[in-house]
Amino acid sequence: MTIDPNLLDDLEWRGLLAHTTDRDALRDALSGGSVRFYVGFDPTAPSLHMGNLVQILTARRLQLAGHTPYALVGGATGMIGDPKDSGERTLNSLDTVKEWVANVRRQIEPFLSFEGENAATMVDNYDWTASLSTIDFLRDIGKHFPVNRMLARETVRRRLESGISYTEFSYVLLQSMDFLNLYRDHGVTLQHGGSDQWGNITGGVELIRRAAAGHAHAFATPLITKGDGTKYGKTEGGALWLDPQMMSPYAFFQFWLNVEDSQVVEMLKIFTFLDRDEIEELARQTEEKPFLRAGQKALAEHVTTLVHGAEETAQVQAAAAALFGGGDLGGLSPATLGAALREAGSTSVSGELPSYVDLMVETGLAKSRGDARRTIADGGAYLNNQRVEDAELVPSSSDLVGGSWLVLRRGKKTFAGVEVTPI
RNA sequence: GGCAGGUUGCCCGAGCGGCCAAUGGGAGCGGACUGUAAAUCCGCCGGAGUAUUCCUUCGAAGGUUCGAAUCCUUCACCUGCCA
Repeated sequence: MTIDPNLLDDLEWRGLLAHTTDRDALRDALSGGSVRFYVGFDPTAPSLHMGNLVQILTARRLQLAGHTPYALVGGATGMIGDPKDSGERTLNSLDTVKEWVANVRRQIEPFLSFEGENAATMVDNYDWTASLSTIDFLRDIGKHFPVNRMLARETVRRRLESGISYTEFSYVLLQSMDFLNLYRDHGVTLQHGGSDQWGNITGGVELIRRAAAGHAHAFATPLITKGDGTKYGKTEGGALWLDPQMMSPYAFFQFWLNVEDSQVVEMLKIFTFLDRDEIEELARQTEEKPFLRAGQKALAEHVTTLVHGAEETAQVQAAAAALFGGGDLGGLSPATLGAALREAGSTSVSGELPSYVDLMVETGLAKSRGDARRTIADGGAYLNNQRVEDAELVPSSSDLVGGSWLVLRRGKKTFAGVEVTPI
């Protein structure tokens, strides 16, 4: 396996290095041979999301450059929960965590190679944490953590006002112990993660120094924020999930396609494997002809392909092209229309057609009948690309497009299909 | 254990016996303008209803009152101070 000597420069150019330990030492290590590195994922939800994707892709970049990944799932740390600003977490049951651990593993696996000289390894910190006795933990690990230093950590400090349990306060010890264990048992000398994890990451570097007199490296990627600095990932309905059950590939694709101009280059660097020349060309096009949205299109295509595969991406693109193609839905073939609407989200009804208001609720376009009625009053409801003026509208069979479809739309870009089947 | 303060809609945060479905901000949704972009402006933003209206909400359960998010009691949780 050859080692890519430009890895660190590439990461830097992509804006992936928000923090690093000694940069020169890190550079030396990365050019000296295949470095064993690790990145951890806590099962705090049924699926991984955009923030995790940054780490997965970063790990992949490192592996492609010749280094050896250890992907850690937090079967143990997921039982505890790291402190977050919004307050104390609710503990999840062991069964829930186990289920989520399995999901996490499944979602990470496609992104790394588990074969060859620098094959990836999957580890679970439950394996070395569950059986650890309290006394050993306090003597061997706790002794290396001065509480005054722990209190000074940013995440903890922000929580001192609102309160923080001993459980979450102790989280950093567990994550640090992970690094120490991987260092001892597997020769892992590098950890990366999101910048919100920096405190936990450096905790591990320090522990390795104190407890094993070893030298380890680390870097953190920046938090992805919107143009106005607010947190990303919280789109309508919650985070940007990788699980197609939780977020359809269509919605996933649309998210990337709708990235604002000021963010698109940054996103291309972080979320695609396009090289520098290609991204700079897209940046130029975005600058000169923003209305063509070349950057967004490339971004959506590449990221959706990475996560959901080329075949799904092609279908989703075709769906978007059909729905956004123009006003005349009647010109589409029934097969194309049906496929597009199934991607965008659809329900089916048989027999007598419900009112438009009920259909909006049923397809999820509106939260309640009142919401649906309001949307119509606001002028944001469409049937087959025709604005709906009458809140009492009941579609008839003459409204069917492509033989059996009603195309509902809320606002400019939220579509839903209703497939009407005969009784 | 004692004392003080707190728990309000998705989030933050007013309200402190009737004028409260509850000020304001943020988020979200829709419209106008555009490029399925940003910014800006306008409207909406508990549920049902065309609607005068009705129903369910202000930590939980009781109570006082013609009437409570607002007063009282008990409980739970949180914060601070003192032990």
